[in-house]
Amino acid sequence: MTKPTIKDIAAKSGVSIATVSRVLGNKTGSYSEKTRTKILKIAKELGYRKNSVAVDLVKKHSDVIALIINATPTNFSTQIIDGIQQRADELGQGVIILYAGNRDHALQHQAIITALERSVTGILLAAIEPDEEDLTLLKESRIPFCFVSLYFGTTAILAVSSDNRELAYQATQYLIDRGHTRISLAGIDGYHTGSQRQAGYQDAMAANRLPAATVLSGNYSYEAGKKLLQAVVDQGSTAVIAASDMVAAGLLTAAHQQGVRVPADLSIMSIDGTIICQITTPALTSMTQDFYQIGSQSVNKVLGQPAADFVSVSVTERDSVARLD
Amino acid sequence: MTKPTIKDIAAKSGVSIATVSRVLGNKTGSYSEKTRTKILKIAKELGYRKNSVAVDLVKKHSDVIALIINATPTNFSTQIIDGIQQRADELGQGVIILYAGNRDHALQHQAIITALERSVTGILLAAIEPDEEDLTLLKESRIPFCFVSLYFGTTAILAVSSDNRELAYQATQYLIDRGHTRISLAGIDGYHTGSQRQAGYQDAMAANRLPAATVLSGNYSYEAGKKLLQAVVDQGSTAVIAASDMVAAGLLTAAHQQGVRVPADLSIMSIDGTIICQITTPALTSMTQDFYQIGSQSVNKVLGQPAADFVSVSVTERDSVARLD
DNA sequence: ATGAAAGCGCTAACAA
DNA sequence: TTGTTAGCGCTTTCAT
Repeated sequence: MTKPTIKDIAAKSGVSIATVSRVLGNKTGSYSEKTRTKILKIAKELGYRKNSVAVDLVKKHSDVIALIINATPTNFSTQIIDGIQQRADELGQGVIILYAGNRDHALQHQAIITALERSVTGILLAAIEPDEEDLTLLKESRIPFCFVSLYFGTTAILAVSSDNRELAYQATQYLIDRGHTRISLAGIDGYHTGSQRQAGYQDAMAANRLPAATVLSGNYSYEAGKKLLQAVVDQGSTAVIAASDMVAAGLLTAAHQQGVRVPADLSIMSIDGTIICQITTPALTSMTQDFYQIGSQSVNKVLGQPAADFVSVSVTERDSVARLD
Repeated sequence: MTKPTIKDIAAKSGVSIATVSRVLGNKTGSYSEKTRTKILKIAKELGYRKNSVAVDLVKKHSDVIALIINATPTNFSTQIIDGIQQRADELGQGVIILYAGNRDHALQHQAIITALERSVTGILLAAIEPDEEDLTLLKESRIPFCFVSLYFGTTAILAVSSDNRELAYQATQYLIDRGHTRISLAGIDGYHTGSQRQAGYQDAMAANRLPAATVLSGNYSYEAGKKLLQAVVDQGSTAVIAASDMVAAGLLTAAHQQGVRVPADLSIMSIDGTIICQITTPALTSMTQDFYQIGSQSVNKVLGQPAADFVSVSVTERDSVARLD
């Protein structure tokens, strides 16, 4: 037997499909209690299930927001997703997640197109650095989109994130306040987030009349961290700001292997503050981002509700930063 | 201006919508090169984008598979998703991910319904323990579904996973081969995966004429691990098998805090083998699962292609297990 | 190679 | 309160 439709229900209950549609769609007041009961009963008997595709077509819109993510942010994506899902639910929207691989541009592009073709209410892009083509595609669609955990330096493009410049500034100042003067920054790339953090770091150093070290670039990964420890040591720093928890973890692993004691020989300040910080030995002191808030605010924003541009960060003291006196 | 449709293209190019549809759908041989060029040009000018919702409605099916995940498997989900995405792509299927929260039954149920209503090609459920209602729902739909990283002990329900009994057996035997006789098992629950692992552990102990300890149950999380260390110590064990990398990490943190040396005082054998194992100090020896394979095989299976039921595991030696001599 | 027309499953006027 | 009807944007016979 084929999947039952409202037509089948209508036939079996002797009413028109319009009436069935009304009952199933809860158009209160437009049907009698008697027909309602009858229709619901028959629908259940038949194992009826609404065809959302047909509904979306006629309504010309979905009550679904699309979230595009990539592999990189493994650690924090759960919190972002939680925030998004929760808030979307409150606002009566479903969420479908589209996976863009490991910063794979083809997949990323494909994901955007998929979202566009499905007439979603809005598109959220988590930790995605779009290329020009993607951005044009997005702008030309009539669908609102919002970047999550990424800020373009302009309010022309909707986005919700931590204030990366401020975040890095605070991290640097925190280290300086504890007596560090030679501080490295490791693991960031040259895109928006990376260059904002670089600016914050450099500004803080300058404000304290300290020389900024050459930024050690990387892709926010564990491997990048491992690879960069030597460079940090070579810079003669007593402290390093890691671009992410994963970079911090990599730095730490390499430090263990090379006999560099943390924090006695080298202090590490991580950025993100996910559970990774608790797992390592020593636990990692971090600039902690509020990913849940970032997620839920971005839903507000993409749906046109009042929302914050920046979500506040805070330092979480653990055991990877030493006081130099 | 409203979103352009094939009707607009047809009007502007002086052909019928049928022809436009043929060109856009690549129905080779059913149109002349000349019209093709013209239509493509106009489509581009208009910024035309196909309405997949309409296509799905008329074709009555989606070329999309739905993947339902929950928050728990944060660490390994990326690999599973990679495997799924990759294989689905090869088979011409898109993937949409539906998030079921943290083992949130309402959300889980909702996710299944969403998938069902969108006439997807197949449904994949990653590390989801369904309740009776969910299972009935799934069975009554005509949509193929497959559990990922979960095995029911029967081939009646499609599933791809590691052989959990065998995995736990090997973990136990590995420890026994290194001289351990008092071994704990910590962090599993009583559902399918948990009880299969428990059986493997108990069988291995019995086969070696060793007494199995009472299983220390938990929910596979970092917190569970932290909480269970004391119990492991109380059991007087020299080794513990952790239900997951996160449990192992929790055990390790608590061990550090309580002055229990790993592996000198206590050996830890983890299950999963994700990057978490490399991050901790000492690095965690693990039973490593091939999550990528689990993902890609599950796509094969749900699409009716030949596929494995079980994907092989292997032990990855790191630094958390001591040899007792 | 192209067009006319039917219809996918549903909602939303408009009538009655 | 209910039925009739006209689509939503597209694909697919069936003609031509």
